[in-house]
Formats: sequence, C-alpha cells, structure tokens
Amino acid sequence: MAGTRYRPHEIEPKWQRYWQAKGVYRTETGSDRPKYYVLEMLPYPSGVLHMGHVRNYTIGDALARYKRMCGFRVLHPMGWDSFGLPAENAAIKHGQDPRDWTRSNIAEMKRQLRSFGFSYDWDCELSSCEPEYYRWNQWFFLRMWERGLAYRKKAAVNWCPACATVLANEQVVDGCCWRHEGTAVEQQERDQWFFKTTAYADELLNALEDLSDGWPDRVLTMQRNWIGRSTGTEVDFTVEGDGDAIRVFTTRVDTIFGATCLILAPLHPLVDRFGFGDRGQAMATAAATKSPDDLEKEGFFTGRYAVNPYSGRKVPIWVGNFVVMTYGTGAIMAVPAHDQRDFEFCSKHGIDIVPVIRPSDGALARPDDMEEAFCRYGIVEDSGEFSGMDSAAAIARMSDHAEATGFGNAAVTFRLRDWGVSRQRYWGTPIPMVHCQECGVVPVPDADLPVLLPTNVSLTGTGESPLREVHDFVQVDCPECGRPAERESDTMDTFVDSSWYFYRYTDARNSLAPFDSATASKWFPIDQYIGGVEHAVLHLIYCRFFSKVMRDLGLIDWDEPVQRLFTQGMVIRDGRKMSKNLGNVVSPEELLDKYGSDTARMFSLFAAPPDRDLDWQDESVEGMWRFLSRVNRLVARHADTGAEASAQPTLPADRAALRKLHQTIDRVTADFESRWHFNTSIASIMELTNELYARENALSNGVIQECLRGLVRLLGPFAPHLTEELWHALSGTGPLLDASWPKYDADLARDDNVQVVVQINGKLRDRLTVPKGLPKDQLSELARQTDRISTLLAGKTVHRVIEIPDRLVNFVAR
RNA sequence: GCUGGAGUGGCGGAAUUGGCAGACGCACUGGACUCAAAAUCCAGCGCCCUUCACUGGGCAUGAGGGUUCGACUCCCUCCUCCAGCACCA
Repeated sequence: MAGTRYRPHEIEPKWQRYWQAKGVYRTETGSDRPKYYVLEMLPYPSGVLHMGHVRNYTIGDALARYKRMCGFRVLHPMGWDSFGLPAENAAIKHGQDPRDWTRSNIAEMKRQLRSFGFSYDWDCELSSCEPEYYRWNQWFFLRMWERGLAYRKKAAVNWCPACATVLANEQVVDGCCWRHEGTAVEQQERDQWFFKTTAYADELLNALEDLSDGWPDRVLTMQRNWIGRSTGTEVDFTVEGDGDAIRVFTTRVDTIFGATCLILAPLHPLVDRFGFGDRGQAMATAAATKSPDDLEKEGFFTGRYAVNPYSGRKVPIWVGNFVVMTYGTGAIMAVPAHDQRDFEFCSKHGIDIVPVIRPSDGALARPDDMEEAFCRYGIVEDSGEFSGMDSAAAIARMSDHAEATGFGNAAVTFRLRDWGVSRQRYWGTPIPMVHCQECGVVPVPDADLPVLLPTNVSLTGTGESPLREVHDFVQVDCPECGRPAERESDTMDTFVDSSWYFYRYTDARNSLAPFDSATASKWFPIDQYIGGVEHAVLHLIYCRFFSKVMRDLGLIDWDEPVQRLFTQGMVIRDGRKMSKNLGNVVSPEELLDKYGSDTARMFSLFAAPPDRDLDWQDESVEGMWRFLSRVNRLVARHADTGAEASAQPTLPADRAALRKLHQTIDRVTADFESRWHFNTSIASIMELTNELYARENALSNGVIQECLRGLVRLLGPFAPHLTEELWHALSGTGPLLDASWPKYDADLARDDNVQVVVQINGKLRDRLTVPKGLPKDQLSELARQTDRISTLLAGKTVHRVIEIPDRLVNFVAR
C-alpha cells in the first residue's frame, strides 16, 4: 500500500529484498528475445563508492532497465578490478594482507552497490585477483608467447619511484606517474616483458573508422593521435671510417640535400660505440626529467662523419637531447633550413644552414637572412636530378630512388609502442615463465596453471619484486629439462586483467577455458559500454588489442568488442573535480542516509547531460527529493480506487492529460534511443507530473489511472524503488521490469490547436491560436486580420509573406 | 604548437531540422494554510525604458563581422575556459 509520505528508507530495502528473492536481475538465457549487453567499467575495490561510480552506474542501470522493459534480454554484469597497488600499499602501511584487505573492500562496496539497487546479475560477478580469473591471464600470456606476441627485452623503461615499479607509456602523464602527480618518471634499463601491440598498429588505427558511429569523436581522436601513424622514408647514411650505416626516418626526404648533420638520440647504440656512452646516459636522464618546454636543445659533436647517399655530402654526427630513441630509428638528419627544431639546434651550434626548398611563389632563402625554418612544401632546388620538382613529387621519386639503389625505402612509423607489462610488485598476476640456465626462457605448461600467487609475502616496497624473496615460489624445476631453475618474479600490469574481463562475464564459472566461444557470441559485441574518458588510450586500446589477438587465436570471430562507447563527464564541486585531496567529496553513503538512492540517482542524471561534467550542488538535491515526494503523493491519492486504466477520454480535461502523457512518452523514448540527455527526460516527466497535479480533479478515473501508470513506468529506469512501490499499488502486479515500456500513440499526442507566432520584419508582434494543420494562405489571412497586426500593417506594403504551418507567419513589409 | 569540446539569467541547464530564447529544477520574493514553525499549495522571477496601472517598446545566447524574411543554431575573424597529445623527425 502506498503511503502518503515518501519513505525511501522503508521502501528501498524492501524492494531490494524482493528483487533478490525473485531473482529479477538474473540474466535470461535461452530465449529468442533480442539481446542487449550493457556494461559499465568495472571498479577498483578501494572500499569506498564515490559519486563518479554512482553517476556511471546510474546511467548504465537506467539503460539496462529501459531495454528490459522494451523486451530485450539484457546482460548487465559487475565485477572487481581487484589487483593493483593500493592493496599492496595498504599492506605495507598497516600490515594487512592484501588479499584480506581487497576482499573486505569488495564486500563493502558490493553492499553499497546493492543499497543503490543497481540491476546487476551477481551470478556473473568476477574478481580479477582470484586464481579462477587470473589463471586465464596466464593462459593468454602463454598463447601470446607462442605467437611471438609476448617477448622479453632489455629496454629503457619508465620507472616510478613512488610506485617502485615500471609503468607503461600509457601510464606516464606529463612526464609523471599517472597515480602520482608530481612524481617524475625515471628511465631505467631493465629486462621486461612486452606485448606486441605494434603488430596490430595499422589494424587498431583503421578499425577506428568502423567505430565512428558508436564511439565519441574525442576518444577516436585520442586513439588516432596515440597510435600516431606517419609515412615517410628511411635512409641510410654511411659512417665514415667503419662502413656502419645510420638509418634515419624522415617525412621530408625532399629536403635531404639540405641535411647538414645527423643527430643521434643519447641512448642510440652508436653513441656508446663512439665512446660517449656515459655522456649519453647522463643526457638522457636529464632530458627525461624535464618537460619539453623547459628543455634547452643541447648536444655534442662525436668527431665522426657520415655521408649523405643522395648528395655525397659529408656531414658531422652529433648527439642531441631532443632526439627520442623510441621513435623512428632513434637518429635524425637535421635540415635546419626546413625544420624549426633543427634550425634552433644548428644555429646554436654553428652548423651550416642550406636552404633547398623555395616557396612556390618566391625565391630560395639566403641562410644569413633566415630567422626561422621554412617548413611548408614548395619547389625543390639545388638537389641534383630532383631540382625543380614540387615537394610531393620529390618525396615519391626520392623514396623510389632510395629503394632502387638499396640505401633506403618508403616507411611507415608509429608512435604506438609495445605494451610493457612487467611490474615489480606483488599484488598482480604471476607471469607464467621460468628462467633455466640450460634451456633459457621456458613457458609454464598449461597443465600447471594457475601459477598461484604465494601468500605470506613480506612487502617492503623497495623496488625488486617481493616475489623474488619467496624461495618456494622462485625455485622450480625447469619444465623442459627438469633441472633447478628460477621462476619469473615480475607480475603483470593490472590492465591485462581488464583487457578481456567482459568476455568472462558471459561464462564466468568456466574452469576449462577463459570462456566458451559459442556462449560469448550470443552476447557480443557489447551494445553499450559506459565509463570515464580517462581510459581513452589505456584500457580502451588494450582491450581492442586483446580482442584482435583473441580473434587470431580463433576464440572469437569479430574484430571489435565494443560497438558503442559512452564516456560520462566528471563530477565537479566548487569548480574542481571531486577528490579526497581537495576535501570536496560528497559521499554517496551520506546521500543515501539522507534521501535514499532514488533521489541520488535522479539528481545525478538531472543535473547535467551525462557526457558533460556535472556540477554538484547540495541544494539542488533537495529539489529532486521534493519531486519524488510529489509523485508519491499524487499516485497515493489514486491507488486502490479500483478503477481500471482507460485511454478513452470522457471528461473535457481527459484529452489534454492523455496528450501530455503521450508527448512525454515520445520525448523520454527519444532520449533513450538517441541522445541520452536524461536531464531532459526527467524534465519532461516533471512537466507531466505538474500537468496531472493541475488537472487532477477534472480527470475521469480511468484516464488518471492510465496517466499514472504511464508516469510510473517512464520514471522506472531512473527511480526504480519508488516506482516499484507505486506500480504495485496501482496495478497490483510486479516487478515493474516485467511491465512493458509505454507505447507511444501519435494520435493521442497530437495537438488540436497550435499557437502560431506572427512577426513583422522578423519581430514578434502577435500570437495566434489556430487549428493544427491549417493551410498556408488561410493562416496568413487570419494573421493579417488580428487587431494588432492590421493596425501595424496599415499604410505599409507587404512585399513578402513567409508562412511555416503550425509555427509562424512573417510579414516582410515597408 | 596540434587535436577535440565548451562559452546562454543569481546558479545547474533547455531550445531534437534556421522559426516564440531561458523548458525543467535550484535560489530568491510575495501570498494561502498554521497559535507558530516545518512541510505543502498558489503566484512572481533576464536586463533597460515606458505607464498610476493595464500596457507598450528596446536590448540580450563570449566579442566583432557575414549569409537569411528570420541565427543560440550556418559561414568568417578573434577572445576565454576545459581536456588530450607534443622537441614524433
């Protein structure tokens, strides 16, 4: 029975118990209803739900409920990204076991999620720190190893002193750690495991085009930039004296006759060979700790020369701090006349400037007059047989020439690097590899998976993997020769865990495989993925890479896992992102205690369109509480009347109420189907509520029942507890999710009369109420006859009449 | 520097296709109810001018220009803010 007071703290737990007892959110399988997979990014179990989570899950939950009511079978799962540093740091700080800490956080967060009433099917819950899950990380690692997609190499890697571990390139932000703003990332040489993401660089880039319908432009652009494909030419310069070649990559081979020196990256192997290894190291370290803006271009001459294969010109070999080892070939040709950075470097160090490109409408610059490089395309000069060509033609011909002569070729370079997955930390998936003196690097056989993460490890946070000290773990027999060997002690980046988890949801208890392909194919691709934009180039590239690998392993037969992606905005308060550090957080728990979850959900959807940042204002939450109370009171007054719902108008006001109802159905449905501007959906439901309040006593019983049932169902995806309560009171049945989404009736929604605006010379002068659909000439005739218009038009000549039926008449008059 | 997004009342925001700018909500003001308060209900609420009042008029969507009968919306120039990328050769 609906009470007259809105009491969320009574009804919310009641209906949560009811949903759980009835198994309302269990995923429906084996029906022929169309599928819909709605997924929210899984949280790290920090133990505290914050407003960002609530916003994310409220959007997903509204969509899941809407689709359910529209007749889809919906997969709406939730899990835990439960490996990672905070657990380990808590262990170091408070001496707590990471496993216990994580599990109790999960229990707490799950309780919070349940108290919000999100419609998750907890039967597919997964937690990445459990062996049942992470054994499949290891399984994927072995498959990638077999295909050469997982490999080990010594490399300069990003080292965060605060995390005491290595970071992937994607985890370095402005030269600092993504978790430790202000902690500069250092470069260290280490043996590391990598996943060969670059093997799919072209495909990852090209497939972005297919995603353009369902993914935000912002994310597509970010990924495009991150992959950073650029086309150019690779050219060998021969080192004088020892016949070695230095290969450079350039996008402007047309300028190569103007190359006046070569510049090597400080960590280029030749720098060491020339005897400047230490100096190069020092330079690399100094450069890595500064942002590009503050870095003066510095360098030194190696005393060696190389020969330009096109011109035969002998050029000095320098080392420069602005040349990056990890891009292109780690060496560049400097063309100071046509590249601004080279210009600055060469001017500073007294290296020749030789212009070879002139503007198509001008003359070749004189080196002494140049104040900056001329970087645009133009006409090639002083370049032997290529002189006189325009840049584009020269680039093509010169690349061909390099290839024909054998000193180079056209080439494509990517900014994307292979994904470094080694972490020198405890709380992650053990890498399933063994190092044997005899056999080298040997994979752990499938039959021996999972390689269990040992317990009772002493955690110090010193920088070496804590697992190195666990002798039972490290000392193993070589799987190949049986002799004593050492287990790999690095663990995997936790982004490995989240790269494929959404497949596991479809078959979460499978102990024979990561998932069953046939089962997954019943749900994939993910119809709608929802999460924060901060994962645009981390998770969202890694998971695309994983899907491509899985496809090549024959596990799936599609290319992309996520059909549509939605990135929600941040929650802001006092102009800043809500964060514990800034002390401006609103805890969802507080909100729950004060208003209940429906109010919190409604507000987080109403305050801003979901893709924009949400400005949190405490007073506005109060307004949402008032609205729900209003709905509750309205429905309570008409529940239990025994009246049947009827869409037949009998009283004069009935027609208007039904019209408003169907106009609202139209708007809310449209918002779900296209724009996702739930703030306007809720606004229109408020309008409907206001209208019903205003007409309440003038409506027939049948029509008011009809309108209320419509109202409650429209509100259902946003405020599930209150509407469940009201739906039971109105209809005597439930759950509301089994009720169908209200059907829009265009006839009922149609206005009989419309207000038409009358303008003179584009200025609003009068309004007119006319029957809808009134033809053009009749409309302007009526408009002309009104008192105001006829007065204003008197003595003027009407040159033109613009008529938009049902909207406006504009007299152009003088 | 490059790329993407945004700029509308005191505030969050609306205007879906070039057609009434400010829906809906917050805050505020006034009224009703009440012994009183809370809650609730009703009304008002961009700026300026005009009128005792009814009213009437002008201005206004970051700035300036353009296209159009008509521009928050399209085009050009510029400013500010947010985000991402960046000696990427």
